[in-house]
Amino acid sequence: MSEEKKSRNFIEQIIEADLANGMSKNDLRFRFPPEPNGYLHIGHTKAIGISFGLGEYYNAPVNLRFDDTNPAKEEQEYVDAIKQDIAWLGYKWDKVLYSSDYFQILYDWAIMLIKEGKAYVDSQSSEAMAEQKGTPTEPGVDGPYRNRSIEENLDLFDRMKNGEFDEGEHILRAKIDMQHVNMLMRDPIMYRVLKKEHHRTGNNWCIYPMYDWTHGESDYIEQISHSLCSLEFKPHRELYDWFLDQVVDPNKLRPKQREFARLNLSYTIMSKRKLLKLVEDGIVNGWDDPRMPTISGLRRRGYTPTALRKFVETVGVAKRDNVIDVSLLEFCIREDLNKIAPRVMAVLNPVKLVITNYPDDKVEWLDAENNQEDESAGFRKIPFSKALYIEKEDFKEEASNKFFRLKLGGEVRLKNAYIIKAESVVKDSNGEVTEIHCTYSEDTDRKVKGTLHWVSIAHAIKAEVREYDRLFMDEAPDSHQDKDFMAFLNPKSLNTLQAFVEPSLKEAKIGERYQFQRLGYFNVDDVSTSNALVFNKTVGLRDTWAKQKPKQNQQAKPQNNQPKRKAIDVIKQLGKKYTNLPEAKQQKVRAEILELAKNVSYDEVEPLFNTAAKKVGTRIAVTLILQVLLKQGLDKNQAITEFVSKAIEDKNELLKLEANKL
RNA sequence: UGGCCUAUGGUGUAACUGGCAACACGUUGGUUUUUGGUACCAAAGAGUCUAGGUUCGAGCCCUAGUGGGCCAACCA
Repeated sequence: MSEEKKSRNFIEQIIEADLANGMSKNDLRFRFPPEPNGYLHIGHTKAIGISFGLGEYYNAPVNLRFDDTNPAKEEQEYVDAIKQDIAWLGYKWDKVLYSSDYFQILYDWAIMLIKEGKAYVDSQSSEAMAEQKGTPTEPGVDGPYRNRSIEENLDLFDRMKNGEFDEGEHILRAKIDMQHVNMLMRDPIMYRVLKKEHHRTGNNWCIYPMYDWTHGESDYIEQISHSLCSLEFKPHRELYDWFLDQVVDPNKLRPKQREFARLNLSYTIMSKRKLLKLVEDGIVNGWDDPRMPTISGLRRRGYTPTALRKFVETVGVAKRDNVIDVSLLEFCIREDLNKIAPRVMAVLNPVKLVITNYPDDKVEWLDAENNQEDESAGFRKIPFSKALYIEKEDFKEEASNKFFRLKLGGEVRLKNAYIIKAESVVKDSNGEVTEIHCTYSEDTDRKVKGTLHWVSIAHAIKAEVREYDRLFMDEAPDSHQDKDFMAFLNPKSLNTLQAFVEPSLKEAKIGERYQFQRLGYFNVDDVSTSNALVFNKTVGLRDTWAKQKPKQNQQAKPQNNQPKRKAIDVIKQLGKKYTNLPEAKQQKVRAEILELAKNVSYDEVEPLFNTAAKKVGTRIAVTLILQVLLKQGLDKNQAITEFVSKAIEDKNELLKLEANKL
């Protein structure tokens, strides 16, 4: 495998190191372990991309494991949705597994731990146990049941399992160390009594294992080589390893947990709990509302698997907290859609345009290219007639010559059709333009500045178009400790329009994606029917005109015509690297510094006399500046003399050399 | 009065493991264009949180500090 030298992220480097240390490639195995308590969101896409991506790269199996140890929150609906989302993204899992598959062996191992004196039944209230647990800065203390006999523990645990106790009466905990610096190691709970029906095991069990006891052991059972999760699980790693120590057969593979930073997207939230609240409060219309950052929401919005995969690949993998700008996501979807989406014409905010010199009853069916990015896409026919709709925004009675669209007396091209000239307008009693009267010319070869999209009124189809804006007004809505994320909701995140689309869209099918020319990318929504078309706006086109517009009104921004950097700063920068450069370049830089030094004052250099001894480069630069300044007639004061004499005694030859010139 | 993680242009990620800080997005110009799209070209923008240290040489190693994050659910 001689790929191009792509830089590898730290997880890939760990795997490469393991392989180099003798791990067989055949032992590589990964897993994606969602809890089926909600829908997957774009943050999960990163986790999915990492584990499944590794699987694809190394041709290693990846299990889809549902971490279903809490029957109170989990449902089959979520299992199905999660499978659908991963499959839609185009990833293939090896096996679908469930933590609940391992309830029996986990139970057997728990008995073993009790017998070894490494687990015990605690019978206190959760409050009492919390109290004994201490805090991050204070150690915990042992509880009264910590030294129960093995026989008693066995008996109690058996009766817990048999349903003899109510929830909260007893729990099983590992016996580790109540004084441990890591709070997770202070006798963590392994089992609790939960008299709830489980979506898969029904009522077979009334004790359920906790996450920590389950996760590592499940990885071990499945022989997962690298168990990758997000950073907040880092403190769990110690416990993960402790539990593994209790059961691992040294002849079998021992899983490794490694953690990466989760994905955050600006202007949205990434917490299942909070997303659930948006759904439950009716802020959005379900988990797949096109404004939701869920995979199903993005799918319904018109995003493609290609774009999402490209996105998480571009975002990279590291260990520092991050907030990724939505503009990157938008770039990814535009990039994909630009290549694959057929172009069509639709008018969202119509104004009537009449071509006065076009015959009343004439209709021409003109050829229109489907996608200039894709030659195989071919052409379609679109009807042209005397009365058209164009966008209100595309006409102004008067405008500067930076306005490339239609204005009175001005000419513009109608896409796929003729060049027209605006002659007059008809207005209503409010002064609103209701009709624009134009003349057309059949000479289409001329160059005109603007091109407008349009539809023929007689042939256009009405369609509902839903435009979406960000759900939150704040860049990081859930990062404020004093304000609830709900306070940042954008009241105008949904805008519904009655639009007119060209007749070729009559047969548009649910999910199909189009570019409405000059407007953006749209797809056919799930609720759309051939009688009542509904489109979602996936994302707008890049719009450099929209960016300019506000500038015209606002007083010219204080353009960041940043002053040229001060000479001294440039010198400092050059100096820093000085000793590091090859000789030829050093000469060049030296000359540069000497030149720049002419614009430096003594007051600017003086503070640099204190530069740390180690920063030889900077001190050389200072020496060079002094050479220039002295030549310009600066008097040698005491500070200079001191600096120079120190420099002459320095062990760095270059510095000595320059200093001696003074 | 703790432990762990982390710190590189506006954002995200790199830097062949110590040798002239790169790529993508974004931004700004320009060329092309029957989409103010796309494509192409170019530019600006960080000297790597601070202070020391090791080294001929540090973004990378060491020490201390500072900032940010995580850790006290019978959640995962």
